[in-house]
Order: sequence, then structure tokens, then C-alpha cells
Amino acid sequence: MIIDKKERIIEAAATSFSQFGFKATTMASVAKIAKVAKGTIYTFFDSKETLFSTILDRTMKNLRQSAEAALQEDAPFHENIQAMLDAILNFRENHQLLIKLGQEAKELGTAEVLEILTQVERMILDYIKSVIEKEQAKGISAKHDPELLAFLIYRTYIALISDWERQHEPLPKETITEIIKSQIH
Amino acid sequence: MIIDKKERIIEAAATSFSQFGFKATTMASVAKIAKVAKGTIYTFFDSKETLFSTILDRTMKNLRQSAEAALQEDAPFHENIQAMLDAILNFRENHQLLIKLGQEAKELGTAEVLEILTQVERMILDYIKSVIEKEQAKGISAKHDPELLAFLIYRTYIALISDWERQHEPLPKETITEIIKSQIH
DNA sequence: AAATGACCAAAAATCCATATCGGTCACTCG
DNA sequence: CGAGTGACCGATATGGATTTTTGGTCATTT
Repeated sequence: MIIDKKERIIEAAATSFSQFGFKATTMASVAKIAKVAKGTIYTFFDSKETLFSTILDRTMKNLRQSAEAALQEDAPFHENIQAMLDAILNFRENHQLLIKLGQEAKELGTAEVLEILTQVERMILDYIKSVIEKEQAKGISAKHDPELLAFLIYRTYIALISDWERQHEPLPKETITEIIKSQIH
Repeated sequence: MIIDKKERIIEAAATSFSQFGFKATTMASVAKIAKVAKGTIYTFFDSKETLFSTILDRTMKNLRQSAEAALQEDAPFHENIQAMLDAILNFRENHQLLIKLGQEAKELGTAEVLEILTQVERMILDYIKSVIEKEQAKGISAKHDPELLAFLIYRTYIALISDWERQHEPLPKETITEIIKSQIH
């Protein structure tokens, strides 16, 4: 109760950011939930942005772990890529914080939140890239620059999973697999 | 001067929509530029939307013509597809009306304008699809449903041309060609 | 019959008083 | 002392009353 102040603040902020988004979360309410005074938050974090950043970093670490867990040492390249993409998309769709940020960006369109989401995208792309590089080190020939390949695969996957379904029937999994495979070759 | 009233209205509206966007164009100003009374516009068009629709239809017709002109009867499939995509992208980037609508959607985010842009996308996709179908009728085997292939190619092209360049050096044309080609196979 | 522009209800822009926010810092009290 | 507090500050957001502008109509004119 008396210890763990910083952790309580993080906990409270994480809940609030996930529930209400960035803008609608106030430092006063975080303080109240964490049962500390507002000033105390500022002994641990410089600003609302810094506090948020800490939570986003945790979330991204979780995402990386989910993606990591989906990989299998001996599975073929394209299967691993797809398993990872599945894990990432699944995470994106189920994590309250990311969902809320997405809504916030659409509804309020604030430059601040938009930039955060760009940052998230960047982290995801970097992770995909690192997986590609690791796989390519195993000997598979590199048709494209890993940065470009990561970009291409991720964008296509998002398009096929999310955007396509806005106006069509969902695609069968085999079709998606085949398309991703053809991009790796 | 006395004749051509309808044409003058269309002309004036096209200029105004291109210059100021949908929302910022007023029927009063269109009337003034066209040198007719406001009521006169309503003898030719039911509403602002209808007037706008007429202009959008013209623009889309122009786009189709540009795309059509890029096609060559005897060129290989992938070259034609890319020439057409080039024409479409070039058109999109150079036509004041579409540029302005894009800005408007970003800045004001009105549902109205967003819907219009979806409609434009739909028309472009339909056109790409029709070209694919025509080419496939010539005997090239169909790996995917033309609707899906059109969607995939268009999205990839946009991603490579526009989105990639937001954070990277532009890609050499051959790289883009190669990627598009690999999607058709 | 074709064209007009004063007119209207509805929507949008403008104001401004008030509330809320992120962040600070003099002070408290353990 | 020094970690912790919350009253306080300037800046920004909010709400809602008020004014302006807009799309659309229609009695009147040409």
C-alpha cells in the first residue's frame, strides 16, 4: 500500500488510457485511482506524454512477446511470417489500449494521437523486419531489402484482413497464405 | 452568353469545387460566377449533391480516358497494368478536384466527403477490374478473382508510390514493376 | 415558360463566460 | 529533512446563447 507508488500510478494510468484514451485521461483522475497526489506523479514522470510512453512501451513489449511465441524454430519461413502476422493482428484487435487509440485517432484526429499510432506502426514494422532478417540469415535468398519486404507484407496483410472485409466476404485463410507466400519468393 | 446556361453553371461549379472543396463552395457563389440567379441552378440540378455528382462523373470519365490511353493493344499484361496504374496515379495527383477533396477529407473529416472518396475508389477499382478481365479473356490464366487481384494490385501500388515515400527514398521504377509483376503471376 | 432574388428554416460560425487541464511549488508532516 | 501534497496558475477546452450563412423554395417578373 505504501510502497509500489510508481507501480500503482502505472497501473492506474494503463487502465485509464485503455478505457478513455489519451486525451480523456486526466492526471488528476490517474492520481485519484492510484491514491497519490497529483504532484507525486511528477516525481516519477516528467509529463503526461512520458507516462503514456512508459505504458506504450510495456504494451509493445507484450506484442513482441506474443509475436515471438508464435514463431517455431523449424517451421518454414512463410509459415512463421504468417503466424507472426496473425499474432500481431490478433494482438492489435484485442488490446484495449490500441483499440482505444485507434478510435481516438478516427474521432478526434488529434495530431498527437496520430503520431503515437505512427510510432506503433514503426515498432511493428521494425519487429517484422528483424524476423525477416533472422530468417534470411538462415540462408534463404533475399529478393528484396528486408525493410521493403516487411512493409510490403504487413501492408498487404492488413489490407487483406481488415480493408477487404469492409466491402467483401472474408477471404479463406489459404488464399491469404498463398498471397503472402508469393510475396516472399 | 444567353445560351449555355447549364454549361456555365457546371463550369463555375467545377472551378469552385476544385478551388475551395465541397463544403466551402456555396450555391450563391456558383450562381454569381455563372452569372445566373440562384434559383436557375435548381432548374437544372436538384441539389448541391446532384450538381457535384455531375462534375465528379465528368472527372471520372476523364480519368477513364487517361487510363484507356495508356493501354497498348500488343503490350504484355503487366506492362499495360502498370501503364494504367501510372496514368491513374498521375491523374489523382494532378487533378485539382481530387486533390482538394483529399485535403477536405483529412482536414474536416466530414462523412459526406469521405463517402464521395470511397465512391471514387470504387470507380477506380471497377475500372482496373474491367481491364484485368479483358486481359484475362485474351487467354492469360486467372490466378485470383479479378476483384481481388484489382484490389491487391491497386493497394500495393498506392502503398509503394505514396505511403512508402512518406518515410523512405522513392523506389526505382524497376523494383515497383517487379513487385506488380509478381502479383499477377 | 424561363428566370429571378427575397425569403425561410436549418445549420454553421462566432463569442464569451466558465470549467477543466497539465504542470508547479510553497508548504506539510512523518 | 525530504518525500509527498494539493491549492494554485496560465493555457486551453467546453457549452450554449447569439448571429451569420447556407441550401433550397416560390411568388413574382420578364
